[in-house]
Amino acid sequence: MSSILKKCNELGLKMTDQRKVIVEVLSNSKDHPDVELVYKRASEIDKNIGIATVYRTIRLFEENKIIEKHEFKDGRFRYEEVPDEHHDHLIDIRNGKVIEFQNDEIENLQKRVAQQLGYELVDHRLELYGIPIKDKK
Amino acid sequence: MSSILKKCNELGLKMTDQRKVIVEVLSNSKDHPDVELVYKRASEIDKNIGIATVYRTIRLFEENKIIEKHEFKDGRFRYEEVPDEHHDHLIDIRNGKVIEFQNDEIENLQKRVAQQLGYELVDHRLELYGIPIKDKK
DNA sequence: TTAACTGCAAACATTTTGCAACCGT
DNA sequence: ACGGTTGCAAAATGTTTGCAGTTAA
Repeated sequence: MSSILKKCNELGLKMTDQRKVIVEVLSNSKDHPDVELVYKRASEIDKNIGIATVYRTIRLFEENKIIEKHEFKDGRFRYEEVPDEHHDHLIDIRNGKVIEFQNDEIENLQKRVAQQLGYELVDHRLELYGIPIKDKK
Repeated sequence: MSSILKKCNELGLKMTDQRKVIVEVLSNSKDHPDVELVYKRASEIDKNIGIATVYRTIRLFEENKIIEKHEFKDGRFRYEEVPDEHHDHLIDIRNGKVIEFQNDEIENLQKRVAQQLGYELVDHRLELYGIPIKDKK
């Protein structure tokens, strides 16, 4: 059973056919799809899903911390399952491919910087944008 | 003369009255305003500026790297003059206030992380979200 | 002079909402 | 049974565009 579905059950969400389909799509999408793409993939499974339902469901999942919203510099809002382990993103600017990474040193530095400014760090966003070294001119 | 205006001249942009007003607003805004707010402030100076002109001018400035677009987690796109020295942002989640900071250690770490993943870092985005320590319950 | 710019309104794109029908619990 | 959910279409947002008139260089 998918991790998303598990969280839905824990929250006692009513699991309609449409929601099950959207859960399936999100669980199987490793590419941080946007709403339009989730809608497209869901429609392939169930012709009758409405875009409003996709918007409502994604919002619901986001509010319940089941999925995370990202806005990389391509303008669209994209989503991914909330991971067990926190990670940040490196985006390949040639093709939009997203690579996930973790770095404790950076995490700790961020916490320290916030403290120095008089703040307690409650959230952060770190995105790196790069081009593959081998392609470098 | 404002730094924005200087860049406009260097680029040979035609400086209409409307653009001058928008330049003035952007130069005097230290709070990362969104389009709507720039429009509001510009309207206070010149009643007749259209919102379309504000959109067009902001896009023009952004394309010419005169201003930078940010999307903090409040959903709106906000703008600031391109700074001489690079900095990142800490956002006070109680009130949306933005604090700018610099940290070379983090910058270098980012470069190194990208390299380890096989990428040359060409851009990045780092935002910290926090609450003031003294307000902490 | 004239190519670029402007205001306006219409067009567009994206997201939300009202509502009657429907369905999971 | 019934309160939450759905699809649809309409509305609301946010942004862009076509056009005729205007303006900086």
